[in-house]
Amino acid sequence: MLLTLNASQRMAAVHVDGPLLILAGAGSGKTKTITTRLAYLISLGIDPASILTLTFTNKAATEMRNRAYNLIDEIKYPPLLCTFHKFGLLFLKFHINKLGRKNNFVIIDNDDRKKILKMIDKEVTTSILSSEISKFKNLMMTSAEVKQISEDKLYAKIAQVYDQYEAYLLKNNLVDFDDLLLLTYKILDEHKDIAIETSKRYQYIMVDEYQDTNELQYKLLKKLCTVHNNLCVVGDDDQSIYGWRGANIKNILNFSETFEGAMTIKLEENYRSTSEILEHANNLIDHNRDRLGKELRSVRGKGEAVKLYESNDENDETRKIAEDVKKLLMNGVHAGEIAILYRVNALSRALEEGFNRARINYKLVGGMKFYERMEIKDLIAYFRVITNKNDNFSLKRIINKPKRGIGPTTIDKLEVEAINLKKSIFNFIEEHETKELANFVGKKNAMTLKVFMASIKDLQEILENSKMRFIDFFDEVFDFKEFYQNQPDSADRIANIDEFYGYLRDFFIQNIDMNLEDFLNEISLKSDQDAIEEDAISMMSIHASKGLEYQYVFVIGMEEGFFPLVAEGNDLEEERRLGYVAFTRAKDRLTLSSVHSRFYKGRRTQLVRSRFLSEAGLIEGSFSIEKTSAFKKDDIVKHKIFGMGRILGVQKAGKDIKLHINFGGTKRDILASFVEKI
DNA sequence: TGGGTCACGGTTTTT
DNA sequence: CCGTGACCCA
Repeated sequence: MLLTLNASQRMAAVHVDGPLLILAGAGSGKTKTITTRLAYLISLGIDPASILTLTFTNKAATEMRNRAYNLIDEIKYPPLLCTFHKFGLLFLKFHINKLGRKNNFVIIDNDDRKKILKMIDKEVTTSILSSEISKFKNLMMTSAEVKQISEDKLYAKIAQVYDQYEAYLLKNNLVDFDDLLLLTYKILDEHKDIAIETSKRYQYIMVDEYQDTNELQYKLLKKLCTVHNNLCVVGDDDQSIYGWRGANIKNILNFSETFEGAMTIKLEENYRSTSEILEHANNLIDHNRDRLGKELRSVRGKGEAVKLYESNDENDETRKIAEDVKKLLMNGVHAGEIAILYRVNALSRALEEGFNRARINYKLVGGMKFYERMEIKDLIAYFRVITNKNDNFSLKRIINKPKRGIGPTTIDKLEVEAINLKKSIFNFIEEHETKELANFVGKKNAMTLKVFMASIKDLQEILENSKMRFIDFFDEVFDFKEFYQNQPDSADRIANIDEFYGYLRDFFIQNIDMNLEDFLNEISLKSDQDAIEEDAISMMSIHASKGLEYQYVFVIGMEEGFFPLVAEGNDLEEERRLGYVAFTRAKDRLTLSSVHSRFYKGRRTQLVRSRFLSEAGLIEGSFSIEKTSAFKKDDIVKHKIFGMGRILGVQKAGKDIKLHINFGGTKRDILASFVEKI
């Protein structure tokens, strides 16, 4: 199995003990190397159960598992290969009692978290609260610590909401995604014996996409390495594009210092792209300061030159690309080998319209995930209530869905009374006669609630007798599909519901001894339906394209203000890494497209070509303020009110560009976005 | 309770 | 331009 590896890949694969950093450039056979290493360790007689491989996404975990299992003979206890979060979940199912909590906790997603935050506080924007709290959790800061570090009023407020939020989670035995890692770390930190035991259990640890790890994940890995130093990480500092979400590029940059005696192996041979493409990608990334330094070499030969498109506007741009795509398809190119990438999702709109007009089949990657859809979350909430009487959170979501006339006032009353009696809402309704309930919520509501309760209990009984009958009964009892029939997008939603029912049915068939609760656990960390392979070209953000490859790649929006979207400091370096990721997705042909103007946020903006084109050595020139603005001295411009004028000077004004303009004798300072070039 | 209107703000996204 | 959230009225 080592025979198919090149020298550096093989060196990495046969490294057994001690810390190892594999710096794997784009397309350098990263997955092949670590799956081979996994198989190699097993071939040495190392217990597979003592090898742990961690990834960020389910997709990566699945792919790696498939490839690794191809290399190893059937074994009884396969090595654990999962996402960080799944690992946390497995750990907490065993150990959360150390924090005085029960292991029937419910995992909430971002949406749920926002709902809770909204309930706690309505003044501060929930998305800010959500991301700040997540940031603090990943920095392992408690609300008290947040309060301390800043005098800022907003932060005092955030700290207070954070505090209440944590209390709410605890009270309802909820766990958010961050908790899966944070609580795991906490337990390992507070209980040395468990840390040692866990570290002993996983003697060999591998981490994929190490450049994307955050502070908490780093600390967690340190704990897992308590009794050994066998940590092998794979990553590419040049592909770190998640800094904005807490990824700490220093983790990979400083790996050799933090893990003493670490060996570094660079994989610089690229099997994916032609040297034409790689050369320009290398040129571009060379402009970054914070990097370990590596240079990809193509083994494929020169290939086609990188193509540049310059268009007047987005419609023009779309037309050119659509034409190219049509030609490729006519020449027999597989649609799955073509992708169009952009920095900002909003740019897909013009593309979609154009491709619809040109009747080219496409798929939009990213966007609303299956399990985030309202109807699916409703179903999950129902199932959670059916399996767990204590899940107030889910109960509140579905108690009036389909509408039963139970409004927020009634729900509030119920909750207050239930809390008073230290009971869940479900138990409260269950244990009181209709008459008693009526004292709190009125006769009509009391009856409705009793009927609802009885239906849930019926379903619990049916579930115990026949899992297969349960699904049909469920929909019948609650008229669930019927409810969505009268809502907007009904066809889509019903199709989703059917798919979900089908998925559950399939789960029951495949796993005869598992129940509904197991199913809920299984899907709690899944975000996307395993991509249905469609024969269509792909459109997606550059972020979404990481890890993928296509023969033909188009990158649109190569303009200042779109790509790079931000043009300063560390952020610019991350933009450049994004550029590097985008370019290196292409195997055979890379086409970069820019426009003179784009319609965005309700107005048309004049644009200049991206500096990345010159940095990559594709066009002449360097960067100056005049170049970022599309306007220069002596240009004639038109203003809606002031009419025609001549530019006397160009100046930077924060994010915008200020122009000094002479309108027939009257000189004015106008922001560039308010005038048009003639 | 729900529908209708208005103001506002608008990278990137996985678990 | 277009989606979301707040607010008001029937």
